[in-house]
Amino acid sequence: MDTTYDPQKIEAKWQRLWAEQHLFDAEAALGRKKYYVLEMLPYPSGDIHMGHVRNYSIGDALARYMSMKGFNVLHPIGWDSFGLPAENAAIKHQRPPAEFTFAYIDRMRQQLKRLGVSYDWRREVTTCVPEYYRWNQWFFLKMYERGLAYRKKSRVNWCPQCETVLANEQVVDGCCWRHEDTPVVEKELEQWFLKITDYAERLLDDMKELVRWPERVLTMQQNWIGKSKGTEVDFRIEELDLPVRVFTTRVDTIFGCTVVFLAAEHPLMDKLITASKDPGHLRSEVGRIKASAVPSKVEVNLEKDGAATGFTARNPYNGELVPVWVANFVLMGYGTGAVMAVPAHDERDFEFCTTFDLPIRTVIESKDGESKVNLEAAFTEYGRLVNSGPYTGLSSEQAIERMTRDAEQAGFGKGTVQYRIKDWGISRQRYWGTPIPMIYCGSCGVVPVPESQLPVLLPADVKLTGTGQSPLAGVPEFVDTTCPKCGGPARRETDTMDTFVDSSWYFYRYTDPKIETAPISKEAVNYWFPVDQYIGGIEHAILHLIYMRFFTKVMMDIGLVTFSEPVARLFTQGMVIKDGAKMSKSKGNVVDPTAMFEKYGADTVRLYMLFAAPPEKDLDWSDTGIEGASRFLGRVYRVVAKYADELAGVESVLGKAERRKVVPEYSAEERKLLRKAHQVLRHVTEDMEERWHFNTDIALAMELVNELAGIEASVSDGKIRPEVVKETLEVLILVMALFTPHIADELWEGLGHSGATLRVAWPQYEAELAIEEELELPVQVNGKLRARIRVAVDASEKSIRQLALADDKVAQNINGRQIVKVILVPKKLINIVVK
RNA sequence: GCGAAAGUGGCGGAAUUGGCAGACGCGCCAGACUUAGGAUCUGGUCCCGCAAGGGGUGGGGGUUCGAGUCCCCCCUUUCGCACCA
Repeated sequence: MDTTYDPQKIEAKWQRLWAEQHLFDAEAALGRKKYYVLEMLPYPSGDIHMGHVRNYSIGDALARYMSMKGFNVLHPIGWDSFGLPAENAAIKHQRPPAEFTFAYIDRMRQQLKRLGVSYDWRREVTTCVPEYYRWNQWFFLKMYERGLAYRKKSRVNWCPQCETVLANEQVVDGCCWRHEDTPVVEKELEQWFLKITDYAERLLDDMKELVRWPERVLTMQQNWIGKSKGTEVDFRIEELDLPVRVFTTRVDTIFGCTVVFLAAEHPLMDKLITASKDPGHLRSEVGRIKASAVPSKVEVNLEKDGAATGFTARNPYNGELVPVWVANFVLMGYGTGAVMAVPAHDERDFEFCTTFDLPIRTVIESKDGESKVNLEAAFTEYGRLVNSGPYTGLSSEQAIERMTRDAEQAGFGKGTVQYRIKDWGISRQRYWGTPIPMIYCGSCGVVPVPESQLPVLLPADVKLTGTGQSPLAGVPEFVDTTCPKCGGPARRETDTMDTFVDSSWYFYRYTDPKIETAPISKEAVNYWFPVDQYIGGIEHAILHLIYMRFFTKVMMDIGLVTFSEPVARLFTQGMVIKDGAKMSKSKGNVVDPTAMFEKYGADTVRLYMLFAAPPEKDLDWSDTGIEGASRFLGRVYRVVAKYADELAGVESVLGKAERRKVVPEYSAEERKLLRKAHQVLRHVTEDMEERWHFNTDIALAMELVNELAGIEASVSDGKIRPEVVKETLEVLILVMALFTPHIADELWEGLGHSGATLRVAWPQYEAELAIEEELELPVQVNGKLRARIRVAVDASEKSIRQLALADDKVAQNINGRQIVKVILVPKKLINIVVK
């Protein structure tokens, strides 16, 4: 064995051997327990970044552990390769996006191979090839058949930078998710939508299956879906005898309604303006309110504004007439675009009515009978109804139920459920995506492309402009086609699909990546699914992670899969930051992983990624920190190399039952070493099963190295048996194999083994060896630490007590006072309480 | 504004169930080896104090023999939601 650690040489050697041995190739094997480890597939931007390294180092540690535990592990990777960055680069350099994309994929694949992750590369999935995206089209057609894909003209979010439409999920704080400083504008466009709203209830309901998902993600999804139960009530515009429907979650407060608010865009508004006594004035007022209304939520805490329309509406519960106002804070996009205002019991209404001097009437008292409405605040809790005609005296809960029922019987309202989530707009006016497989025929209308004609190929050599028109519209060979129904001339849809469609089902494809007859093989999916562990960043909590759940439910409904949730367990890792900020080119704080591989080797980079912080927390990159990781691997290498020659021929006893016979009695020195080794093994085993605090696992491995370095005895002088040292080194190597596989395999070989550590069965720690024989027990007097005594692990309570009381320091602190009681926590401490 | 998570040495972090606070690493200090060291090895390193001793986990209170950990109030940071009727 070489005497110095040369990571470049070792890593190249083992990566070659692993590939030659097909070490990471996974095959479905019925009857063998499986484990599916999935990391979020990267977008091929050109180079991997530290976030990828962290993500894949975590996943690889788990995949390797599960393999060594005997599971049949599936650990795949692919490329989320459609999308805007490639198209923008293409425009800039006047080269086709495919060229960039495939070049970037090649480069990133090399970088991932350099990292040595245990992927089954035969299963690589690339979303931008027809063999993959044809199935996006197939899913789209299936959804169209079921009415889940539909076209409508609507106000959509438009990013002026991307020159395309964005889904609601892609708008963050009123700005584009890729251009955080670019406010989204609204445009009226014909768009294709997927009816995710049909699945809102199931997306909520099935969360009870997601017990191994982070609470945070579930809460975010819950808020995003935004279910609220309430009542729709028809008021009537008195002057025009027109109904205006409002939605409220608090129908119990309706006797306190003193005004009705309409959104400026409310469909009734035109009629009101026309019928108004002063149409010009009202029109300009509505215009003003519209202009001040939440344009794209860039302005937070918008000042409330409104104007009276001059009309009145009749409350169907008490027959009262209240004024109708237009108000800037009422959203047209939620509920009915009209609300009843109850200033006494709603903060917003209170604020508005106070400002505009509208009446405030209390109709709810707290349950102890006090009126809580005052000059400063509304009372918004549930309570007991007052001044509410026949409902007076009821609790809010009873009233909501009864009043809703009464409205239904009288025909002026009904109980209903509102959701915040909107249908998923998937049309993109860009080139580099999956063509939407639809055809427009002058006589037949909208006609789907027949399944047999899939894929609708994305044409090559398209002039890219990035001007907001779909580039495909300028390709006559693509656009001009014949109608599948009547055979007449027709035009193809020229928009492409949102790339989030691609990532909504890619992880199914890994289980049989080349199947040509269907998007997925049911057999393969049945064996490998669900994904046992998914690992990725929190930033996908409401985009990808909700779309993917939606897709699975649709797949279940069309009979492709038999379950409704694809991922059993989700882990969201922290970000890699530097100097307190997320690594980004614009901030100039990017650390390039490949430069680090060259300088330190992949094992060091992995080790540092796992050691610097627990995986769920943000990790602050430190240049000296990685030096430390590198130094440690050097120590590990040297401590093994030091013994390698004399131990290579020694029989290994780790994990073997006959060890007791081989070594009947260990010396104190030997016990010390084995104790530490098995304590480390116990800690790592328990940690890998649940907690995943790899930083502490590595810390323990470091302690083990310190222990090995500190042994006084040596094998050559016969004071310590070679098999004991060998066993200790083996534990060290196998633990390191999870985190730094290349050096581990090299050292494993150096110790006389052949083959990769991945094929070694994870050893069971031996509890007897891990036990301490003698403890240092802290002695407290009145809760303050005064001394430490050494006691045997099985010492009796009485003897511990005697020993503690005999201690000089303890006696001094008791100082003749009376002992009230003695608390002895076995193996922890002893506390003497005196007064 | 609402909701959640977090706050521990100079720094990253450890303390898994209420039981020795600061494991492990970085940095720093000293020493050894060395022509040399940004290699390696050894020792030290929470604060005050020469010491004995005392103090200490954002601040204040509480429960307990015992609190970083549990309870109450407050402060700060991060994240999510933010007129959703």
